Amino acid sequence: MARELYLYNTLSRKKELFKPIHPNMVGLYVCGPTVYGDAHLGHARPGITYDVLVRLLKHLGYKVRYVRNITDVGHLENDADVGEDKIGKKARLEQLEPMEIVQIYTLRYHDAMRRLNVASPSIEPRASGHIIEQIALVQKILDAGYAYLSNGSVYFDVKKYDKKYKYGILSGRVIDDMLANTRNLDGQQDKHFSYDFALWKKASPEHIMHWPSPWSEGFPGWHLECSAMSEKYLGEEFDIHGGGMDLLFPHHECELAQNTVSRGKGGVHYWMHNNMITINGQKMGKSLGNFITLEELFNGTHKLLDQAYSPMSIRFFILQAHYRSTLDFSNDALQASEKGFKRMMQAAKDIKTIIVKEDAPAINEVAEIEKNVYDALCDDMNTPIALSYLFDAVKIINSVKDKNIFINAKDKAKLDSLMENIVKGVLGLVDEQTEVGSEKLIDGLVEMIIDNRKEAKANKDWAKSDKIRDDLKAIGIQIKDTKDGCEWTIE
RNA sequence: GGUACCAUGGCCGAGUGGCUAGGCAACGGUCUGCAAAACCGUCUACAGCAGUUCGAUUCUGCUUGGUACCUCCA
Repeated sequence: MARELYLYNTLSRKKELFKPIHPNMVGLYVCGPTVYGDAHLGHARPGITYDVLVRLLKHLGYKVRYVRNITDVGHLENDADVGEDKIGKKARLEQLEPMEIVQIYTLRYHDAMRRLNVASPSIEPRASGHIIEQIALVQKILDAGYAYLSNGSVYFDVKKYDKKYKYGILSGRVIDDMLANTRNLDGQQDKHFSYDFALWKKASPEHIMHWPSPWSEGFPGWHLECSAMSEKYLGEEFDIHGGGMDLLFPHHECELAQNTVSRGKGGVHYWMHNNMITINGQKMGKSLGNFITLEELFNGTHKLLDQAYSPMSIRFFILQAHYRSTLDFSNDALQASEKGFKRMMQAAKDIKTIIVKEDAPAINEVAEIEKNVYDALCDDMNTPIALSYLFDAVKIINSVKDKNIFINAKDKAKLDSLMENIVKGVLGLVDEQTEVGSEKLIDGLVEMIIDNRKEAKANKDWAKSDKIRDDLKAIGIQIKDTKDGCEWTIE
């Protein structure tokens, strides 16, 4: 690889030089959603973060296998491995088959991700489709002696594991500290130790989703699916495992423990965690009831929203913060992002048509911008820094357009490549207006109307020319009179 | 209570032991019939207190405030 990529590894708590296991190939596993409700703004963050990672890796020349799962079973409603299955509960409430719930919300999740320009993963496995693999994994852990059977359920023996391997190395926890603060939770009578976690749960009579197993009619524990599916599709050892910071403990810690016992090693080289989106400084989450769904954002229908925000504005908003920082939601911040995004897109469009001057001297800044953008992206995906340099490029493009400075073909090509390969390619920021199929028709109509206005202007009929401009504005078309004629954009 | 993390200008957000991002907003100017956009310029912040240092927003300690995880959550 020509460029060195550094990634922050949660396991070492440091930025590390990324070295793939197989040259030029990257295996990436990311924890996807539990599909029992609509995706909210919080879900957009890992979606976009790891999408940019995949795009960046590909841009750097790697072949990437990106596995992002759909959790459709085993994720319980309550604490301590008791309570209803999230999917099962929703199914009961809505009087649908669990798989209908899964289907509905999976499709809606896909649709939201598509609108955010998040590319589909290479493989999107479902937990319910890998019951056999999970049962095999439970057996393996039992055979290794790190699990026990209790009343039809199988639990991971955290104490025994801790003695040999140390439980808590990923999340930075010490088991003795945790012990001192163990709370009394209900429904733990089957466990030997409160931090033991379920690998297989015997289904209670009201539990809808269950499968036969050597131990009981039941269902797999939540942490199991990621271990089983990552191994199936990426092998015993793979490069990167990503997910939200809230999954660090217990989910990823348990996953690591399962891997260590069944594979003889943690299996993951780089653990990456995106931070949370907050609202009024507080984490946006389902349990807190302070979340805004992506659909509501796109429509502007939530009571906290002043207006609708386009998917790309949201993408830009998320990219303007580093993925490991919390990001606070507010209308002001989103509106700022919307404007910044539009400015960036306008420049990406304008670079195509700006006039070159062959004998113009090279603009030194162009090469610097290019270098700085790559450096930022390769420094643990510092998208805010990359964007700040890209705005320097925007400034140059606008200056050339205003004929304040001149540009030669070589510099223009560099800027064009930045806009094309980085802004659109890696950051995935694309113009949204082109979604309309009848683009040509609109173009033609607007041109006609503008011709009319031109005539009015020639006759100094300002009233008419202003009316045309105002009327167009009212339907969302903004006119701009420039030295070279009239331009227009759809708002 | 335990373990982490954070506190940056009107807002959002990077980053650094000295050269002090960027976006949005605001103000002044250029352009324009008027707008809009763009361009030029202005606005110089790093919670408080002590310490280390020639020098700290950046390191250390303390104080205050906040957040996350410890139970489901992206």
